[in-house]
Amino acid sequence: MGDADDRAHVERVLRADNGDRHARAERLEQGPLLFEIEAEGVDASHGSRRSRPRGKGASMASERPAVVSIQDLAKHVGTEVVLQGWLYNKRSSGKLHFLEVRDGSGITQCVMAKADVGEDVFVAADGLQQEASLRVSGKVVAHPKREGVYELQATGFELVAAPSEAYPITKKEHGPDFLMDHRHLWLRSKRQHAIMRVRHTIVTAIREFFDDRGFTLIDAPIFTPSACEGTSTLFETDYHGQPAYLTQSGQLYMEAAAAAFGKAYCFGPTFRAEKSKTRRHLAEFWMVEPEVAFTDLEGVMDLAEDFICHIVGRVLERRRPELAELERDVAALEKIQKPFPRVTYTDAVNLVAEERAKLEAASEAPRLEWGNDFGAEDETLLAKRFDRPVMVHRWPEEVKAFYMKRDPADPRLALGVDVIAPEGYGEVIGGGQREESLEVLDAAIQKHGLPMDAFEWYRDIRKYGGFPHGGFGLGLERMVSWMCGLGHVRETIPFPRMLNRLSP
RNA sequence: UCCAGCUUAGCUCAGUCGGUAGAGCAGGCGGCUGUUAACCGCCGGGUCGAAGGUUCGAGUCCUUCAGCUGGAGCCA
Repeated sequence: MGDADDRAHVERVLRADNGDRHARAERLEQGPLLFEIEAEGVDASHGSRRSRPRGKGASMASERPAVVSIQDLAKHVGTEVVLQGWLYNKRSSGKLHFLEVRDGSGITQCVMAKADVGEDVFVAADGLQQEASLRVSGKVVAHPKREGVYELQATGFELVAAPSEAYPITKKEHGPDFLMDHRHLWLRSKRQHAIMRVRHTIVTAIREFFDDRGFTLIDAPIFTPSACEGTSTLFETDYHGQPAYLTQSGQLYMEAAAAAFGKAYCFGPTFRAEKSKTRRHLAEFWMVEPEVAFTDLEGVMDLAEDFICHIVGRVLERRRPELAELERDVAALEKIQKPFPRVTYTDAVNLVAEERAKLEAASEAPRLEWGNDFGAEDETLLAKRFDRPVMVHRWPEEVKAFYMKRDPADPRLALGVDVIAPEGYGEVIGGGQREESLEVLDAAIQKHGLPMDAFEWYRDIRKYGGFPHGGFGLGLERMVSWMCGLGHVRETIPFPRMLNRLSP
């Protein structure tokens, strides 16, 4: 091997750091570890244009370069800093390396000139592989070609650890299955990074919204003794000898919480065992479910509208760079303003029929008849009519859960509402007003063939001071998918659980 | 569960009419002082998803199975 010397050098630098963990920690506190390079007999500052001397004895602790985050580079222009991170990509010419380094806060380019760092350091840097962990020191300067972009003029580096084999995710394209098998590594890439940060901001916005409006966080249990709604397929587990199911909704518990706290919400994982294989489904997803005492369907719709506007506003306010990275059409998100159109289910069925008539090619999807739930295509056709979410309310009671309140004006209808996002992102919210009469509720439980004894505690909510109330559930991943403009929800959760995927 | 498509190098993919395997990236070596999936030259790398069948001959045609992807249903 012709590069044996290079490798030996790199490993020496590495060993010099690993020799003593205590010494290492101490040096870490003091500042950068460029001394290893010098200890090898190479002066990393040789030929440097920097005027400030870096003598070991002379420099005070405060003069040593500070470790900074890449996102804060702009605050340190003109000063010597140290970056700690991983090599994202490397481009090189004979006497100049461009090391793209990511540190979790961002990615920046470290320009290393042979004349600045000397032969040995330059050759060692040439041997760096993708995802090598390292510390790079250098002066923060403005990018010569890009406005508002900063880069590092490298003066030295320390290899923390070299990859033991080639990084599997290369610069070229990969298929979804390969990437999902390497999800733990895929999260390091720019695109996934942007999505996770949008998700984080949405989660923060959700908590902010409810916390600022007097809601109390009351988390629902994950193990439940029976199906909450009696519709979905649930994951069954063995709970000390008796069957238990992973929750499909915290809603019934939130009704109890609303009676205790007035306004409550839960926010946690939810599980569905249906064998769904579409771009909108996960076996494990996160749902936020607010429930409000003394409100009605109109109040639920007002809340949902304000809620979505708040989330969209926060994403636009805080995640512009991430949306740009994802090439999201921001103009479509900026149109998401109150008021949202509110159409009854009956009107919506007619609108879908109108849209379908406009289609040139006959669709294979079954035609939507009054009394049926919307299919995915129906939702998209309806959403096409509007540039903001559309709220479809007053559904046929047969397609809604047993706890929905009947419309006093038309007993065929339930006071439920679905919020359908624009651009084909489908249902992001489902909710409505709940039945408060014990008598009507009992009849509904019986009609749906549900075991009465499993709902004794739930019936108590009506027994002891029944009250008008309502709420809704929002699927976090569908919201993230919509905000990011993604084609599939699997990228919206760090480690997706799907029909054919349980790992990593 | 049903319908459709895909499966060839570590990765992404070509592979014509059935005639015995190709490119780019990644890896290795060399070159290049402002690169942006950098670029240029060279090198190594294959049980063509599995089994069976048709044929002188199968990556290519047929059957079955498996895996993956998308869609339907169900839902957030």
